Amino acid sequence: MRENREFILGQTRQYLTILDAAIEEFSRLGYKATSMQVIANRAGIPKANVHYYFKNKENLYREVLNHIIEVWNASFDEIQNDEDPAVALDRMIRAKVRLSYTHATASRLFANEIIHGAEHLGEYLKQDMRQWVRDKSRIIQSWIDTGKMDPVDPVHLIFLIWSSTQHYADFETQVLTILNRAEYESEMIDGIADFLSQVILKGCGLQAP
Amino acid sequence: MRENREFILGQTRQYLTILDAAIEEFSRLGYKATSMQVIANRAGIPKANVHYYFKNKENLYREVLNHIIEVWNASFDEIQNDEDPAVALDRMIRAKVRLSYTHATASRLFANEIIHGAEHLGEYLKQDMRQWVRDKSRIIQSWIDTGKMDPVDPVHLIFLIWSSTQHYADFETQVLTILNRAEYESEMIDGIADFLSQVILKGCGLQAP
DNA sequence: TTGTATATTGACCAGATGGTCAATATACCG
DNA sequence: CGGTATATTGACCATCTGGTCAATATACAA
Repeated sequence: MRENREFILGQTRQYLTILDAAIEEFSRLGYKATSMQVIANRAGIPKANVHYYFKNKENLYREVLNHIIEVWNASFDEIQNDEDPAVALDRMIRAKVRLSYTHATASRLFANEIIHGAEHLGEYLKQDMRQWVRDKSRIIQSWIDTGKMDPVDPVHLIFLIWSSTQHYADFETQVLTILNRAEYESEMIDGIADFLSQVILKGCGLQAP
Repeated sequence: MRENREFILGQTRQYLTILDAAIEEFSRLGYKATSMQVIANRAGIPKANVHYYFKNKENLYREVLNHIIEVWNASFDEIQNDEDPAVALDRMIRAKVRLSYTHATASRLFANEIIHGAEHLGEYLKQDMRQWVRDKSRIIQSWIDTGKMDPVDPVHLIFLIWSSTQHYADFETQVLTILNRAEYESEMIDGIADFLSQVILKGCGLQAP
């Protein structure tokens, strides 16, 4: 294409169609078990056309990961040093529960990548994550130092929030089977957020906001 | 074979060699992405010999799942109705943290299976799980009814314990990256158990035993 | 309309995949 | 020893895999 008419946020329409199809398919079975053919089928185009936009499978997968991280970061809430810890953590928990609900496939794709050793995740991304945890930990530690909450390991607290919220996206099948439901409903999601916020905050010596 | 000398707990030595190799390999990349050839290589035998013991890949995978569940169930702690909830939940959390440490590959294999929709998990197994959760929930509910702990949803409490403990096995790569460690050490595992027990118990209005 | 850059497509390739089979080797029993 | 049930093995097959390529179609600028 030689004009901008076809561009949406800097990328072709077709490019994004393929990316969407790839996210969906990679999240089902992970990188290796997903074939370029099924991605092409889902996108409704011949396989050779996928290779026209993405030079190979590895490249497509990395672009998928990057694309997801952008969405992820955009919806990530920041917590501030001078905030009330109960308010900040409550908001953080609720944001992650909703993210697991609205972006469940992305969550599963990521979970898959990490379970299998995060071989395709760039080193710089891992460093980003490390830095993110370090920043939040420092804020939590400051709350502890000023006696606003119990002395709990901040890093493990972050892990606890991550794991308990993501569980509902990654293990959706198991959760729905046990709850005997066909799918999540919005009110259930609120109930989950209420439960996690209540237990985790009280567990840190905080009162629900 | 026509004698029992080769039998170990009703199964051939070779049979178990293959099963071990299969557990290891399936846990790396999941069902579809794992080839019979790499399983054979790990077992140190030709691929055709694997097919002599297991009629096909699907069959081998199911046997692997069953084998894991047996080990799993064997090391599963029961909680009793008349127990002190703090003692019982503390023991449950510690048992699961240790299990995630000693049987990390099994945990990952299972996580993988569930993330991908639990297509290979038999219906009866899902029912078993449902019943297990129902039983434990009833005990937790009785603790709540007798005022021994806060009124929290028992099922979500079980999910919280599952997710937070399993996280350290399934997302090992991520956890170790963030903690800047090469591998888990036994004392770290105890620290994790202490943290989770402390926060979750307090979060339910219980005092650490 | 025509020329040219961009897109689309089916045919094709080498290698890997799950699975089969007949030939051979091994172990045990009489 | 010889006979027979059990194991082991390499060769083989149809199908699928990621990836390439030349032929064609489309869009647009002049």
